Amino acid sequence: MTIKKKTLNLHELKVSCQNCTLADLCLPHGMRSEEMEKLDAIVVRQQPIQPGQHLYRPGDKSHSLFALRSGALKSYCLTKDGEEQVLGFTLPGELTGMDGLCGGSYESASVVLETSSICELPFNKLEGLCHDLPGLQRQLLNVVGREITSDQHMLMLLGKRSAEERLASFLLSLSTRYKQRSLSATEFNLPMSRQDIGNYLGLAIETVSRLFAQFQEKGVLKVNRRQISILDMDSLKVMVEGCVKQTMGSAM
Amino acid sequence: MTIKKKTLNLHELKVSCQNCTLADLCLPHGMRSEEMEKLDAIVVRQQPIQPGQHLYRPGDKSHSLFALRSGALKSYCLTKDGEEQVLGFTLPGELTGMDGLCGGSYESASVVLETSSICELPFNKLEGLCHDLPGLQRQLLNVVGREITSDQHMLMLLGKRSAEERLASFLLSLSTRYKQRSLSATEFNLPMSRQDIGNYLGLAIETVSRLFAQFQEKGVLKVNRRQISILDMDSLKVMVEGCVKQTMGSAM
DNA sequence: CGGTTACTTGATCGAGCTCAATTAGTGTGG
DNA sequence: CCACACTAATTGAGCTCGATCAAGTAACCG
Repeated sequence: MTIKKKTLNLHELKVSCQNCTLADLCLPHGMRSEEMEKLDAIVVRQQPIQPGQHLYRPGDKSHSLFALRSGALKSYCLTKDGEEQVLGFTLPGELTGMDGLCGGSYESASVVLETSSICELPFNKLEGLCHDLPGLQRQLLNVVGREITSDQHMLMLLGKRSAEERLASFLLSLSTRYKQRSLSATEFNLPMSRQDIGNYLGLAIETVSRLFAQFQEKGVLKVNRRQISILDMDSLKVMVEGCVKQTMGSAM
Repeated sequence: MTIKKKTLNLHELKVSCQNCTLADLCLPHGMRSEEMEKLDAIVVRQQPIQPGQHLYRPGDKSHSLFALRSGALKSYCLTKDGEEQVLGFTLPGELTGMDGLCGGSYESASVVLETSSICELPFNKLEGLCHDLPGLQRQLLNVVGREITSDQHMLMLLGKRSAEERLASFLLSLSTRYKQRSLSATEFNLPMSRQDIGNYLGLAIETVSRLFAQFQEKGVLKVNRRQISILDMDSLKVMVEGCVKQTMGSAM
């Protein structure tokens, strides 16, 4: 990564944007070192957060975007009859909280699935900084645009695709995103339950389970609870044939 | 094409942001008059565009957002197997083209359904102007955030809701949006075909047709081809029970 | 251990898709 | 003005995919 300049500051060394290994996935992507420093100055870093904790809930006053450094998040909203609708998952290097950009409050909730380290980016400071750094402004719009594109892919998936295609697409998306953060594209642990996957993909939990079994029978996957090995990537790609251009962005 | 301001130009007077009746739906919402003037200066206004014409297609280099002054637009993308997936509809006062904010090219297409008047907002000029007008920057993020929120409502709809709920929700959304632009909330013409509605809602065209018939039998609607009268708004609202907070935003 | 939660597997059922035929608009040209 | 073609929309009949209901199994944890 970029080498930091200025005076050494040992205990901050590992949590600055400049040397964050995820910088090229996150907002600082394409920013110059001195720009990153300024961004760095407005980022609020908290202690790691435990599973089950919420970053925000629907109706909370919205004040920040959140960048995930490690762990995994789930976005969801509630229907009036109390059902949960999963909207997406956030992996390291991705941002969440964009639905708070409109209307002053969040419409969705964000909950921690695996112990997570978060960088908080307050809207007001971000706005001010965009004023000084055209690169940041462009990058912010870029990230937000990616979110929109990603949501549109999901609309396509839910509107047109069979259960098999949905799960294949989901797995490919995870694979791609893990690869981007320099993890294995073929071996990974699902941070979410079958329940969450089904809810997200518009399928019953039983259907998800049956599909995993079916994929395994075909030799496409090796599945053990949440441990996934993709044995035949090409088969997966054939299944999503013409559906998902694998850019599925920030909060998938 | 481009309208110059500067010296008075009487016949252009009526197409400035300052006196556009849609200003409070569109980007200028909440902007001061002198701010609007600056925005006005970067807006490209074209001749009305005819049905079937495209504003952009997938893969086109993206350079602008588009604000709709009158008419109606459809956003869609194509699957590799050539199928069309409708992503949303744009009504007057709403913006389209936000998926072009990421990656330098559009991922979707925008096609004119009814003869339309368009205001084009070039990204580069918009960016520059955001630098000068914090209000515009906030409003731009606001509009983009609304788009994300709106997409998330659709994800909920497609993931969880029955055919009946989907169509009811769709009609309520149209009603709300027509009302916002000071048109009748109960009597309007659908700018899109049954095909488009079905595609958008993830339903077969026959299902849409049957539902219209069913709604009519129940006395909820009066339907004549594309002419809709909502007779019993409350029934529609009961059908979507707990699903759609009626904020369905820019490109629905 | 016993209890709880997460997941799997089996059997049945129904909402909505598909296929097919019909009807109603919308031109177009003689 | 009417005949013809063409498209959009409606209506009917049967079938399928995935939901639902139900039971069983495996991991986790006090």
